Amino acid sequence: MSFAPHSDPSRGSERPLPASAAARATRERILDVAEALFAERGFAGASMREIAARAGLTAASLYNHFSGKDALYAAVLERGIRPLIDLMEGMSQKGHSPEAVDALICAVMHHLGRRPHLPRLVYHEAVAGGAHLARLAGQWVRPLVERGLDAMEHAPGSYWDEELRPLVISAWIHLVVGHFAMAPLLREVLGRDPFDPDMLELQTRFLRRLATLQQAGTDPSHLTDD
Amino acid sequence: MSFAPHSDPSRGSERPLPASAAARATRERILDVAEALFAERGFAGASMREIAARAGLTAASLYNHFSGKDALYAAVLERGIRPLIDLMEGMSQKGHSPEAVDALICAVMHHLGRRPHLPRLVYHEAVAGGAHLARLAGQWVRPLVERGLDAMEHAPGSYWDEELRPLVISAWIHLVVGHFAMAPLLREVLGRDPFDPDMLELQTRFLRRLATLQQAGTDPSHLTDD
Amino acid sequence: MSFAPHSDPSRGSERPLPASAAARATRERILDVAEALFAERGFAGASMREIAARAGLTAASLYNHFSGKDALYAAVLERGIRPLIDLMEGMSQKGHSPEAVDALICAVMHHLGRRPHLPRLVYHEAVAGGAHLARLAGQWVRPLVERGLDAMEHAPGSYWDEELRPLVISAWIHLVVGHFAMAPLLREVLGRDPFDPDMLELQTRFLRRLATLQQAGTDPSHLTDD
Amino acid sequence: MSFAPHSDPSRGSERPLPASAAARATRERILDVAEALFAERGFAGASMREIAARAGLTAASLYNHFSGKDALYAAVLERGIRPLIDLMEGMSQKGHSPEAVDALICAVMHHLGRRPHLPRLVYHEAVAGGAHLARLAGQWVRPLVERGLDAMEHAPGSYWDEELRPLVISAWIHLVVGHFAMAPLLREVLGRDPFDPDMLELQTRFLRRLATLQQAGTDPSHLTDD
DNA sequence: GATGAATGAGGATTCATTCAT
DNA sequence: AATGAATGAATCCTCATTCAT
Repeated sequence: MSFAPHSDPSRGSERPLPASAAARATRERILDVAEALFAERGFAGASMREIAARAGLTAASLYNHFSGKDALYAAVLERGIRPLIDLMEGMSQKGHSPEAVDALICAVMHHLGRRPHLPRLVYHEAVAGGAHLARLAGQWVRPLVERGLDAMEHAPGSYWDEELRPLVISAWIHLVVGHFAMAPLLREVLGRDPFDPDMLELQTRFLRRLATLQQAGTDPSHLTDD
Repeated sequence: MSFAPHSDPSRGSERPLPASAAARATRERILDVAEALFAERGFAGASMREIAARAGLTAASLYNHFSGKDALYAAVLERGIRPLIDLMEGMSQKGHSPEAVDALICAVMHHLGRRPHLPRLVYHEAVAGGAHLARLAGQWVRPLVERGLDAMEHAPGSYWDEELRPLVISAWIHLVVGHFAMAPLLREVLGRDPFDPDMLELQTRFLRRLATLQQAGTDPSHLTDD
Repeated sequence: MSFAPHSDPSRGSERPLPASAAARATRERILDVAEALFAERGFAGASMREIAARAGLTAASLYNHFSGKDALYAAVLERGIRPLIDLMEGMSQKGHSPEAVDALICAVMHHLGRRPHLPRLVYHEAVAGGAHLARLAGQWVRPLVERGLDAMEHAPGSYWDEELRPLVISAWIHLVVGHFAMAPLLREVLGRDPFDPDMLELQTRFLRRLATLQQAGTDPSHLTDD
Repeated sequence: MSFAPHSDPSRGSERPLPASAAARATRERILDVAEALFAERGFAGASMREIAARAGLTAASLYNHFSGKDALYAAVLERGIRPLIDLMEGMSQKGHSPEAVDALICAVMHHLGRRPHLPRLVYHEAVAGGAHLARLAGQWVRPLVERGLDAMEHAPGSYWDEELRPLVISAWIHLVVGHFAMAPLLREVLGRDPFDPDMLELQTRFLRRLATLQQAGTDPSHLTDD
């Protein structure tokens, strides 16, 4: 039930001090179970008591690490999304060549596949329009959109009209994140788990081919796969 | 295009006889506000009290119309999705010609645009993997997927490998439903409301062109819009 | 443990509608026990649970009658102090003759003797400087002070300098209300209960004599200051 | 005639050895803020955490100085009241002449004016009838009452019947301590702070004149009762 | 069909307190 | 002497639900 911490202690925005190693471990454990439960039930549906229980604590103890439910939720979001932001920032320096786009798709898919709860978390927030949506949008999604628009603008001869481009970006988000966020539904309908390495590889292939197809729209002379 | 009680008396799952007209009206009012609130806050976040209040009632009165929160939620889901099922069933008799697909896209977009809360409702359920997901998947999504696979199979020369096809269908769902479900996020990021007639028309245009593009993948000789 | 309701239904500021007789009775019962407990422990020390238990209810049921702890406290204060305000307003029309003052003392003492918790309630609030103090001061104490100053001003030849007069009023409040509010201390020290009819009569006698003494000061033939 | 324990080192109730100077300073700091907070909110309303915070400590650290909340409260009470006890004992050796009474009033007023929280503390305890009331009454108030009764008895021709005398003493307490204890209310009603030097001087003048007036009653030439 | 009153369960959070560090 | 982490009990309050009216 607990996924790899992936913590980046050099960036601890909440508790700057190193604290004890045990305390940091507890904190990560809380964040792990909270991420899972928030993803499963949404903010309102997840209870501090159950988060605590799953982390092997009492509800009261949570308050030694986070000042409240909201702060815990924010920390979960922060920890989950930060790597994506970093990913994108690193990417923006590598230009928008087809290879770079291809690499970005692979990297994002890989990251999301490793943190299975994050997409659902984001979707819960996105669908509900909760209090943290603004920050989520501003810090993560908007930069991504702008980068994407930039890339399309600088592409030699884009297939898409300028007014359609935002929707293209939006579509890419739906496709990339949605695949994981809707995992419960897809499991039910397709009978296969989107997190299965097979499915993961398949979806990656699908997305890359889609990217190819899109670029082919400009010059559709060479449609090849892998 | 008519949403009212679906005129199928043999299916009344909740209350056998609709009783008085006033009662039916109250019931619809409850369903309306419940749909909105469930979409906004998810199942756990929506309270019977607030639903009742928005419907001009007391919480106790809700129980004269629905046996409990779960039943109310089920009824909301049922009422919202039924027309989509009907839509698809009607469609299946018209073949899978590009024109038919085009018409389906238009029809679905139109329906979802009219019932703004439904997609978020579905997404909440899909992301959370709640108790009603199985029925939702079985009655609505699976038929849709099968129909889609069927169509792709019978297409002259499909661009997509057989193993990718389920993902293509899944992608279409992400694109079509996601546009509305993620409305809060899109509003935040794009600064425009997905339900605006302009945006609605734009997204429809985008999807149709995508369909064209996909088919063009087979024979990409004629990429035209509208 | 429960004292006479003394409720004045013609003035119900909280629940204008008559409600059921049983409901009104419950409400009064809650107010009775809340008055006692707030007096005993102060606002912070009294718990909703215990108030409910003493009233034969569950804590949740309290919220059917009062919107929260604050509202309950306010209602207790209102119900207890309203008669005093009325008393004073009635008094103000009878002039400030020694007989009137004498009657006022008797009436106030009688009322406070009947509602033994009220003075402690007021003292808790006055000493703590709580949120309701402003209203308490404005509605009850300030009018009383102004009436008193008025009376002293119109007295033929007052013994007290103008600047001392507010302190005289303040002193009267200390004496009248304090006798009851400090009941626990007095019981401990004097070994007698301030609410004993004997003590009550004694204190009344003391106060009346004090009033006489004060008015006798009007003829300051042999009084010196400093 | 001596009640107080008083300078009996064998009774060191809290901490046998004051330990380091720094520790003693911390202890005093804690007592200071605790006195203020207990006065402001009463025993139940004051939290260890906030006391600690105001003292620049963590709640856990309080337990290095006091064994618990009760002990802390007791220590605050003890520290505040001890000087009053001493004051009174010193007084008892100077007889009951009008000058002595006058000096006592001045001394007590001066002390209370210097320790603004003490009266409210005492009133909270007196009104609530808490666990420490007995000691407070026995050590401080009862001696005072007995001294007062003694004085009145030995006065040449007292104006007050024997049965009224306890109430006279009680009244004096109300007047002297109440002026400070009810500071929040008086501020609200009179618009002036009882601790202002002006007000302090005024109240002292008022009390001394009252004492004069009372002694003047000794010659009851024109005073009638009932 | 609507409602006010009642309730048990549970919500988040704070409490005083302990203990290893 | 100070503290961070942990906790059981208690805080106020909301929840969905029932039932007599």
